Amino acid sequence: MELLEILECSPPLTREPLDAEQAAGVARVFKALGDPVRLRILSIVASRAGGEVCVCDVTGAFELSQPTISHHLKVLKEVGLLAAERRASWVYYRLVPETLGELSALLTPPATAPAVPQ
Amino acid sequence: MELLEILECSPPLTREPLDAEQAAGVARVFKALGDPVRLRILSIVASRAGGEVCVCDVTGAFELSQPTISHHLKVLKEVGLLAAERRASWVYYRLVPETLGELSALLTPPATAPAVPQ
DNA sequence: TAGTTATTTCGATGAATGTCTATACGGAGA
DNA sequence: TCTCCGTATAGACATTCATCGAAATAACTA
Repeated sequence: MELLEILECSPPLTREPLDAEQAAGVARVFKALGDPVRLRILSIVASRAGGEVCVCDVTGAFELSQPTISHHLKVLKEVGLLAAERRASWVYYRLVPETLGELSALLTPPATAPAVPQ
Repeated sequence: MELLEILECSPPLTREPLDAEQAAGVARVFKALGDPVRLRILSIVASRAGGEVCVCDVTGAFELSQPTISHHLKVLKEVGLLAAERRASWVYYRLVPETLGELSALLTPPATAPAVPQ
């Protein structure tokens, strides 16, 4: 079963308890977000105006080896948060907004939650 | 710096890249969500009508040792997703909706575009 | 005060993870 | 074809993590 499907049929946490299968799938995605480097990579890709970044752009933003960055990009791709496309020698990564949206919906707080002040 | 403060001053991933400190704080919370058992625990607490669950209620829902459940509850409490209160012999956990809301906002997809521009 | 129940902390262990170096792959051009 | 450049994979290593059983703490009851 695809991860995005699992996200789509998982109710918000505040609605009803997740079953074991749903929890396992959702946890894989959150685990991918549970690393500072991956979060920064994701935010770099997600906030890029054109929607795409080259691997070399990401590598330049960290003092980590190129294979390490490649590893993190792979993790983000495997859970459906990023998609990759090769053009000539360069590989471009872009955000998959649907996955991000499903995650956001999953964490929607209960309706009784107070609004953000100001 | 409190974790909730870090969440509050971290822009949505699609707005601008996170700095190292923000990423470190946010990653701690997502890492806590990156375990299937903790996700299920959180959904049990969050979806409970009364808003509170006793530890024994949670323990009964899993085939894990009671100390293991206690450990997961502690992790969720440390990142500000749950709060605990002791009354008599029992400890009751409840959701902290503000933290959940900040996370949800952080993952808000770009413009929640209803239609894809051709 | 002792005894019972609920929960947390402690110490250990096997598995998973982030990072590195070295190497392989894939495409472009000479 | 060969070589260069950008990227991915493989293997190794140290660290972190989930889980357990045992022991400690907290609070009620007799």
